[in-house]
Amino acid sequence: MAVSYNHKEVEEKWRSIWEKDPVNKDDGKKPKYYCLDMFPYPSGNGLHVGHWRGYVISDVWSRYKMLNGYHVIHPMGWDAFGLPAENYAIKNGVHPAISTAANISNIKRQIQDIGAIYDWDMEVNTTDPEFYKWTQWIFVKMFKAGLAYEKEMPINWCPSCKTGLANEEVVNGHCERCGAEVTKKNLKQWMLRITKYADRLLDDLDKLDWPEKVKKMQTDWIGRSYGAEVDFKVDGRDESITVYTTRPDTLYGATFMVLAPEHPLAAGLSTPETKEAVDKYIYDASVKSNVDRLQGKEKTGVFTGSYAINPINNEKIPIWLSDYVLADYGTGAIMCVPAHDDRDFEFAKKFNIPIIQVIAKDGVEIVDMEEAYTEASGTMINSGEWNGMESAVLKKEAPLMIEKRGFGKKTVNYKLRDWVFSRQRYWGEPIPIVHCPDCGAVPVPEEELPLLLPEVESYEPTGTGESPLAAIDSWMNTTCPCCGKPARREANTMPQWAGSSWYFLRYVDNKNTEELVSREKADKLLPVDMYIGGVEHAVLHLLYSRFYTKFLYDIGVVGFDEPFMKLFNQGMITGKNGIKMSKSKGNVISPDELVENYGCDSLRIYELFVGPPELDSEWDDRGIDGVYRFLNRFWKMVLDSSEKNAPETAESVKLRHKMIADITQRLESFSLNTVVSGFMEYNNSMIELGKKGGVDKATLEAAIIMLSPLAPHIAEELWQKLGHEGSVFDEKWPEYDEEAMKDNEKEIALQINGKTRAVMNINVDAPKDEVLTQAKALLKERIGDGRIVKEIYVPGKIVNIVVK
RNA sequence: GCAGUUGUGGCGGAAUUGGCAUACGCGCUAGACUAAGGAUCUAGUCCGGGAUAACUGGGUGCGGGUUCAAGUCCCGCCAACUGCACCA
Repeated sequence: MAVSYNHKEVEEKWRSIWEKDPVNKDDGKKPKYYCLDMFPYPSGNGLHVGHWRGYVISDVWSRYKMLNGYHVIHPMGWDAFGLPAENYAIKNGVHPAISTAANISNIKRQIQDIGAIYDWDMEVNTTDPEFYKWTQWIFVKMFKAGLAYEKEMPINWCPSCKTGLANEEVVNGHCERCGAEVTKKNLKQWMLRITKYADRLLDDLDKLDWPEKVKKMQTDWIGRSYGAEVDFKVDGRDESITVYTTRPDTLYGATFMVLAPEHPLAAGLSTPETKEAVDKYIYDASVKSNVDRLQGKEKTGVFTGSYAINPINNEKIPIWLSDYVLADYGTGAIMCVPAHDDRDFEFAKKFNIPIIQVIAKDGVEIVDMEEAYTEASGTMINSGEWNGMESAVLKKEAPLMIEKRGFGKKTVNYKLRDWVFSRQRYWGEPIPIVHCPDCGAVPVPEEELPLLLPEVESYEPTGTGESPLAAIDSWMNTTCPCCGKPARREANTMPQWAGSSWYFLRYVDNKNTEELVSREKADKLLPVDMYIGGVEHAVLHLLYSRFYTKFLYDIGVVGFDEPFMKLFNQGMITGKNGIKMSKSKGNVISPDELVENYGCDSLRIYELFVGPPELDSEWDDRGIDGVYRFLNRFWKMVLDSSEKNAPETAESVKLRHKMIADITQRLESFSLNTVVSGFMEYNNSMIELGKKGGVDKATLEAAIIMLSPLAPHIAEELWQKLGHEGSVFDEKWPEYDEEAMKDNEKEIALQINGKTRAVMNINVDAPKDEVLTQAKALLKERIGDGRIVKEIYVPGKIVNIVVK
């Protein structure tokens, strides 16, 4: 009888063997496969079982690819700039570099517990000056390319984090990180011109094998729309207002115009009679927070007293102000067609503004409109020379018609805004810019990078919009790289996204002091073939990385313009009742104890077994007993059969081929939870076979090789126990033969009127008549004197007799 | 409000193209081994009726439909989760 399985002994043994002799070797001949994890922020809380899941999935996939003959690139690193370390520093006076280093060493130990094939020679750390030198270098290159620019404007400001935020970091008016309500603050900011890449970022999504959900989120975020800008003259003045519309076909139906309260012309449009009301409305809007403004269900507004001239028909239409028009989208002003837009309709109803229908469905004009007709299908009416046209056709043609007539032009609009790139915090990459009174903003010369983050006495953000760096005169005062005169450094730092936007490029050449990455290595080892991580970065990190990659492609650093060919979002592991694991909820489950009690292999398999990898799963510790038992039974089965030296039998060969086919298919389709259940089923079958005499060696070997990506330690140990010298990971993924797995006998169901009444063994090649005759004989009593209306036989599957 | 995802036993979840619903595992019940069992092994476990059986009725969120046959396809709802949310 085999000795039982001691997970500790086995895992420690192989861990130390792999350390000396890693299993993932590059012989220079194999094709590469780059399987990347979203690198972690080294938090002081350590990892929980949810973090493990993604890393297990990526390791299983990496090892599977390895067994299929690939040289797998599977690196790990640290996204280590960011607020928690800085907040910890503020509270405890410990330099973020010190607490970060401590956290990294703890998390690294936890990650090593996973037993993954990470190549630690490739490790990167975004806070390492040798790394952020290149983060700064990219910024300088962007500056030189005109993609980084300074602008003073009201930006999103988190009063709790005391820093400005990018649009992507504001979720429903709240800070993505801390949840505080975001306010506006007027600040001079560094911006990245991501909007210049809007079309490419949108169009290139087609190239990517990504979840549709993420593609859609990016598509919506970029928010491209086609339409026209139309100029309306202000009646009696020498001014005109340009509006943006996607529905220039409805121009004849424009009965009023609305400007955002922040529109530069807004205040000036008031008349002596309306001035007071207009000023008050503008003031009220300015003090409303984003959240309040979005929550206003009923539309508000004020008439300015001025009129505009609709250029298509010279009608005078009133100009209103309302906060339902956004200042920073389009031109901040709209023409309003209440008959064909819900919001305009609501507004017109409330303020008794005329409604003119210009599109008629089936040519019928509605007498008393009760709601706007928003579809672009129907015939034009009340539209002068456009009458009778199809609105769908006109919608496409109108922009050019307007352009030809000289009162507007065809345009494209985006929701995407430029990226607010300055942070008023300490623990980030200093923006490598010097402000010279004469030369303006001058980049730090590339050969002087990295520009080191200096020591400070206080990490506390000032809250005034300056970073703590601004207080360090010795660092701030410098000379202009251009003219040599005294100058001041830029005090702001970069957002945490800066380093994570390109880190995956650095792994493959992390010791290069001359280049971000050598073009040779980039061409050979990049881009990423499979990227695995949570869905929370759908429009943040994943959008920024694509932007950076496209820029680096444009300046010739890399030869590809999309970083991640395939993306997989693993579901979240939650605590009981689907509650997100968090320290404050006290429902965090650490992997450490489970590894101790059940072993790494058991936890790895359980992480897969909890549910479909793409869906969220509730964690229940108890289930891990099941996989632990499975591994023990597998262990015993292999050793028992191996002792018996069982010969191949028809049954065991068939089982082998079926098992290989089944497991391979499930792995290929990324159905990792059913890979595990499949192993359990085949293991049960093998145990049954074992009772009859044993499982042949080739079948055992196939099972061990296939189990090795999931449970690498136990697989290596069993592989060795079967008498092999080398590592199981030097083997090839087993192949199957369709012929060898064919059953010639099969049990099929016999149904009467679709209900199963009996089962019967048939020869799969038996002719239909024979099967039906047999089936009817078996069902004779049940059919009785019923009349048989129809007889169905689906070969090898089912017999159904329809009886009346 | 719009879009997407999900809904199957006490629980986590299986179910290529429509073809025996509930595989696999947890939990539970009974038994074996044992000084002991939170170890291991064996048997059972969708719900109801039937004495344990044979047998029988129902059953995949709800209501319809297509089909010899529906968890799966079609139409209409409901609920939960996620994303977007006055983007003109």
